[in-house]
Amino acid sequence: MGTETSRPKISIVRADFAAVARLLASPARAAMIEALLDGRSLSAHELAAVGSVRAPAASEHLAALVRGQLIRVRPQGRHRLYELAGKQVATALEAFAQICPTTPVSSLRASSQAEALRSARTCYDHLAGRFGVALLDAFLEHRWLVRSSPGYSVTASGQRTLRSAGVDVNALKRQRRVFARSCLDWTERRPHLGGALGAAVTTALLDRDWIRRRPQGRGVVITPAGKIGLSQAFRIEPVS
Amino acid sequence: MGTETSRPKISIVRADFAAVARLLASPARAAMIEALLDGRSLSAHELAAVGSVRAPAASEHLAALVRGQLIRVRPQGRHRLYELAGKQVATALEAFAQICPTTPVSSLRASSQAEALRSARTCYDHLAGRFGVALLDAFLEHRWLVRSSPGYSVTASGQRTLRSAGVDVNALKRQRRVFARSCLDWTERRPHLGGALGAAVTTALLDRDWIRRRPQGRGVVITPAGKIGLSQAFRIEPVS
DNA sequence: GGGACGTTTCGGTCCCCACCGAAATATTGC
DNA sequence: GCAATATTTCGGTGGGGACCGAAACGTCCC
Repeated sequence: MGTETSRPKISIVRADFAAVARLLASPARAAMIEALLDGRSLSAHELAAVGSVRAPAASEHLAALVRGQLIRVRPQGRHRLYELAGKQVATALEAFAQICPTTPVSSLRASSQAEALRSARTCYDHLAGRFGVALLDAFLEHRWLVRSSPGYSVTASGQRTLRSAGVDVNALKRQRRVFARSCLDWTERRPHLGGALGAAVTTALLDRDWIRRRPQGRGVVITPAGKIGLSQAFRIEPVS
Repeated sequence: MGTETSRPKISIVRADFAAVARLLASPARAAMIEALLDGRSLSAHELAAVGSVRAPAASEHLAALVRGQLIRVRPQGRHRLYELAGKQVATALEAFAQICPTTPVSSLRASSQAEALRSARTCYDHLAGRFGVALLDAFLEHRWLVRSSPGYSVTASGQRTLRSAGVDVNALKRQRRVFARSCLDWTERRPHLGGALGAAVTTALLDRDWIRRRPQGRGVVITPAGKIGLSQAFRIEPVS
């Protein structure tokens, strides 16, 4: 370590919190990026609606977010689809959300829409709502997961169950991200499954077409095939 | 899961990114909170200097940060000492920093000051500079730590070595925080030790008075006792 | 008590930025 | 080519907030 050989001149740097924070400080931009947190790609038109602004304002907001490396754009025909610049952005913002206050969303007048959300939806990139809670309940009840110090850890039988559903637990453990964490469900007030495992299960269920995203919003529906598959794989009866 | 008993009315909430982001969006406030990230308590007077503003502006900034629950205040005589509101704030901002660009700091004209920082300093709550890098080098060289998927994991001999230095590895593993991560050193361009272990080692060395914080800034000095202790405990020769 | 110092409140100025409408540019489908 | 739609650029307006100096309030120490 005492190697005092010729070293390039000192350059001390510091993280520029303010630059990125300024990007999130606008309600319109915050809403846009929050809508992208679960990994979807949305057009400028859709994101304008998300941010409650007109197209011109949305265009400038999106350009700023791209400049700040938080999102990237993928032109597709006359649309331009925006998505998160990388998984690290989602991870960092998920952590950031831990110190953010929560505000009630009162814009769900239609109770059928609220009910659909409450039944099953995504929370960033994992499953929430009654379905998400039920899933975690099943995992714990069958001892596929057990409480561990940061979140949960998977048992041998859990690993087999997950493998049969197309989830490679060992690959997940190699991720930097917290393996399996508890995430408090806002409608159910009980925990659902987050972290790398929560995201992987969601991806696997989407891949098998056991669940599908509703066209807009965060709602999720369970397909007829899903009802059968879920009851066989995880021994749960999906909620109505 | 099918327990459809009488449930209170639905309340859907969402994280308000914008509210907290607005607090970090001002360069003055960002600098202030960054200065508090390593756990120190600083007075309003000192934080005004950190943020390069006069006392009135600093006072308003600090009031806003307190209102936003990012910091808390502890009156002490005619001073008011400000500190982070909790460890979760430090953890969340450490993650947030991962997606922030880094800007060079050119205000270190006095090369002796720059040299001191380059020698040993804290990076948030763990050790950096030549000393921090040397520490990680020693841990890897003696195989007390080995590369693992998220960061590093400790070996049996490493655990013994750390215990003799006053660090309880098992207690650290129970923390939610990433156990031991690699953090790129800005002056050395090589990794030093971050995460829960990095913080715990720093605390242990401060407790034994092997290192001391310089009165201002992030610099750290190694005490005479530290030179002896460090060479015995970790088999490293501290940098000049 | 009185001076010194740390901190906050108040009043006022200035600038940045978020927004819009109108118009320009790009792409699709007929 | 032409109409329709998606997106961006431009010019201009308005509001919020970041800052300062002056002054008020609190605390310490002689």
